[in-house]
Amino acid sequence: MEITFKAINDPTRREILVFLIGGAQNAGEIAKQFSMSKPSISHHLDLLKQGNLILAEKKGQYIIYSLNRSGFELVHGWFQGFAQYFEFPKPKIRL
Amino acid sequence: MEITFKAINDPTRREILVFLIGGAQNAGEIAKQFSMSKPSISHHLDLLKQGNLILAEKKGQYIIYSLNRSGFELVHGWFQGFAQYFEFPKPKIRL
DNA sequence: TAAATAATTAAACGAATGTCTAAATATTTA
DNA sequence: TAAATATTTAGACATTCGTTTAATTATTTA
Repeated sequence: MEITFKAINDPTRREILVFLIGGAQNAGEIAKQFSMSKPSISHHLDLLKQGNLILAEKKGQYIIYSLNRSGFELVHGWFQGFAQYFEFPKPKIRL
Repeated sequence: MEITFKAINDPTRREILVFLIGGAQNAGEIAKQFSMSKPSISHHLDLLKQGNLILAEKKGQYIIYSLNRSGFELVHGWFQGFAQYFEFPKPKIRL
């Protein structure tokens, strides 16, 4: 919980998550998107992984990162209480 | 955006938000819930207000705090992209 | 108007965070 | 096996963050 919220607190990490919506990518490709050193990105990836927001899979000398449902479910669940309080609109029919 | 995510990053502030689901409360009543000095709580309330997660209304010598829809909508909107990616389940019928 | 109550603002300080460069590890290729 | 490539780990450092106590502001009550 705590670590997951901490992970989405940083703007760079949120950008990484949005970037990964487009599909899984290796660490180098992710780092290219940012004007920041590779070790910094590596550290951000580690925190996102700790928060269960991304998965890491080693493929040869590369590490492929992809979005992890479980961290998002956790945060989503926390927000449910407020969504009910505010009665956020929902689609009439399940898509 | 940035300030709103920062606001929900702290566990005490998240607890304050959950507490306010039960209804609006003045600063003193909120502070009572926590083993922490009043100025600390006051500071947390300020950050939550900056993040548009709560509203403050002065009533005499009291200040009444309540949940503010707008901050929650912001975060909810950010999550929508991921909800679609993961296809989070939705109720079949609008309640 | 003086005292009491509610709450914030100010100042200080240790802990946590994000970034960098340099070094280390692992894997592939020549 | 040596060099190149991909990535992480380690160490250092400035900045931000959360907390406290003391002081200040605003409002109510005796």
